[in-house]
Amino acid sequence: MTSLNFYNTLSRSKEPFEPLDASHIRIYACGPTVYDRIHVGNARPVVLFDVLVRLLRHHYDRVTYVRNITDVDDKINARAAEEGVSIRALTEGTTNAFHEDCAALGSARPDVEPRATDHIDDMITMITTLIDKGHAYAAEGHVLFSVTSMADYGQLSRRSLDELIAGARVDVAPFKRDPSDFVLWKPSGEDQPGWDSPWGYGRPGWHIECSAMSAAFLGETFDIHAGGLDLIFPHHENEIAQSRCAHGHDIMAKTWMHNGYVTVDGEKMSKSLGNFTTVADVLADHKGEAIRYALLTAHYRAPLDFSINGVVEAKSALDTLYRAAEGATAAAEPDEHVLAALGDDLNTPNALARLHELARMANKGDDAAKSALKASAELLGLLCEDCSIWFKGDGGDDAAIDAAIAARQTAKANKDFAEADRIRDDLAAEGILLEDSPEGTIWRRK
RNA sequence: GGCCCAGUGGCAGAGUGGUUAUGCAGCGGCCUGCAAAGCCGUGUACAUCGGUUCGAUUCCGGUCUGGGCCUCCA
Repeated sequence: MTSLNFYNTLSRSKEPFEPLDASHIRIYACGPTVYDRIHVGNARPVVLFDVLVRLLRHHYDRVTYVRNITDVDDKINARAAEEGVSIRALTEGTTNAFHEDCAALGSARPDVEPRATDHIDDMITMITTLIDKGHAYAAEGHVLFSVTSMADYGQLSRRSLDELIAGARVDVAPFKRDPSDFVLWKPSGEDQPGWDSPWGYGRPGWHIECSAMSAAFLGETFDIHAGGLDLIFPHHENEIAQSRCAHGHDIMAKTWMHNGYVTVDGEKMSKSLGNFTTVADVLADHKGEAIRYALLTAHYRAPLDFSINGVVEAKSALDTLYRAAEGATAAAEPDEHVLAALGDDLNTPNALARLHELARMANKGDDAAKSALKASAELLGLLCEDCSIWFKGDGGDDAAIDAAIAARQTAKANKDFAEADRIRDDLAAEGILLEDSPEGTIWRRK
């Protein structure tokens, strides 16, 4: 079996993947806060970790993939108030939109997709445990995690408390014992979402939901925790603190994987900078699979500069692969080079390069390569559409096109090439491209 | 201020101590009525300055440039 090696942010090095329990692989990824449609930067981890899960499923019989939905957050409250809609309506509508975007990107739903508001009890239980163990304290309606109670706090982001204080750019709440202590629970006003708790009516802090839900579905320790680079600090650092201190283990997740940013002209795509493009915006003019391909062209830890031109190029590359794989039956096993590339810290650019090598072989008549191409592409979540649908689209009345092609055939038979070319040019003007072959003329949409 | 990452051919983007990445675009050829698709061929690319080495784009150090985290963020 091809070995798997992944870069672990905890050790800052590539490590062989050794499951805690090979009979059940457990992976958690941080999901969206549902107050707005996702942008291309948000789509990157959705696609990447979908490939990771596909790879893990290839290697192991049982894989459980959990990705949460954060539906309690102050940004949600603000957006709901701004739009004059209920919080419930906002979060449910945004969640549905998220699912649509994921489907368009060819990313399968995770096995479990818990919503934070369904696990408030778990969070309260965990917070109580942290207080009982001396890792947290209540103050003025808040509950705070005490970072100084944890000897090795900061191991993921490799920051010492001194460094954090030196770089602090925020005002420190007066009730904090240490400036780096972070909120587990905070009080809610009458007009804010809240739940009754031992510390009064309130709502959870940001980090506790992932600690509570990962434990609920994957156990106190699990194999892989994934997310974007920007979650390393403070989110993941604090998840680790909460989970390890509550459960008393040396680790929370064994391997921490973080994807690099999607950039725009070199700068991080982000909501706050305003330089983002939503997935829905791109989907208006481009295929979701082309976005997916574009997101896989760079190594997941490297920055990926997004441009529409990149999506257009991805479409061209996919056209080539679809043509080469047309009519193929997927081989039982993906190509070994593709498996090796993905097993080497999810090297999707190398995997795609191999796909193109297989396509070239297939075009030269190598049916084994053709079958391998199909099977390997599916491991990446590519070439999943029917070739005819990819090129022609589904639905619509194609009779006029067929009639035009027939008329052109007649013209060609009569050696009336001027008329034949006129028909072809007219179709091209409508985005219909013709290809003559010994088996007849086929068409596709540009 | 502290910590961290990156700089590859027209563009995108892997990788390697000495030999073809791959894709998109371009050019030449085959094929074609002409195209398209496909196939074949084609590009003296590795920011810069030193060092180590028989040999460095690949290792080490300096410089320049760009970016990130330290606050919400995938």
